[in-house]
Amino acid sequence: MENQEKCNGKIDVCSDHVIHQDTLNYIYERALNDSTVNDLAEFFKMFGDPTRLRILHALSVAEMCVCDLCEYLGMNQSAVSHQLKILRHSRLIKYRREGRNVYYSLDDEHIGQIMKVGLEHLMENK
Amino acid sequence: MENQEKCNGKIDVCSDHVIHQDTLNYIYERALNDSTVNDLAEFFKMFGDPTRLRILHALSVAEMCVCDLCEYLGMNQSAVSHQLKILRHSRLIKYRREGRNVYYSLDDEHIGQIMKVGLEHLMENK
DNA sequence: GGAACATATAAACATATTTTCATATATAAA
DNA sequence: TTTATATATGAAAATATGTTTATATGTTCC
Repeated sequence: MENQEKCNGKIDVCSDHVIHQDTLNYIYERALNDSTVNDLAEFFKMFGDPTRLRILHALSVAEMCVCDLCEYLGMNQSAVSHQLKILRHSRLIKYRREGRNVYYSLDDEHIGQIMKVGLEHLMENK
Repeated sequence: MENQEKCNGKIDVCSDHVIHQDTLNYIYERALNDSTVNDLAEFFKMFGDPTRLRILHALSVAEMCVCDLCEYLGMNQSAVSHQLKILRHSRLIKYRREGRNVYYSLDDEHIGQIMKVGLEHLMENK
């Protein structure tokens, strides 16, 4: 094999880029598969929008009906319902109807934990 | 005050929506402030894209140079550098130059923890 | 049944994000 | 100093996301 021993003394077999084949092999062995990566990204995406994050945080404090949430968020009902729908589809929240009102609450024990670790990160980085 | 005692027997003071004022007060007292919410959302947003998530996961396994990452991700160098820039600005990764290569690694101890909790969530929900 | 209220949703709109393309910068080697 | 290599970046293109507007659905009260 030609093209060996470049890139700071490590092995290289790539066509036009210098790479560390040993490191790559190591990473490939430990890589998450595509569907896991996509699902995980979708999960974290839920926490990546201020509106949804405020909803999740509020629901971690108490069960709330939609109009409570609209008032709390200062947003119109449609926008809130849209975000609730997204969170519902991600199975992060659940709901129950009581008369005309629909009450939302968390449906996942990891939500509090995730937000906690995130907040710890913020604290430690000023 | 008029408009009291509606909405399932709970107190209500809102102009045109029925709300639970007691719940709202409780939530308001515990609410995160705006800048915290925004910072936290920005932090989680980093984990909410498959490309960035794969980068973060790979770097949690080993330090890597940019061309390693391009090969691993199967993406062109520019796209990878753009994501690295975003992760750098969020202070999640750091880099060191060694000759022509730039080596990236994680710059935050919470990253592994966050991904771990996320993966636990996936496992427990099939 | 009809009116009023709470919530949901489709479609349009506005904005943000990611990737690509072209090019710039930095370092090393010749 | 010229050339090659590795990485970075601005701008455009492609795509995704969030909010608004208008309307539909489900429930209660009369």
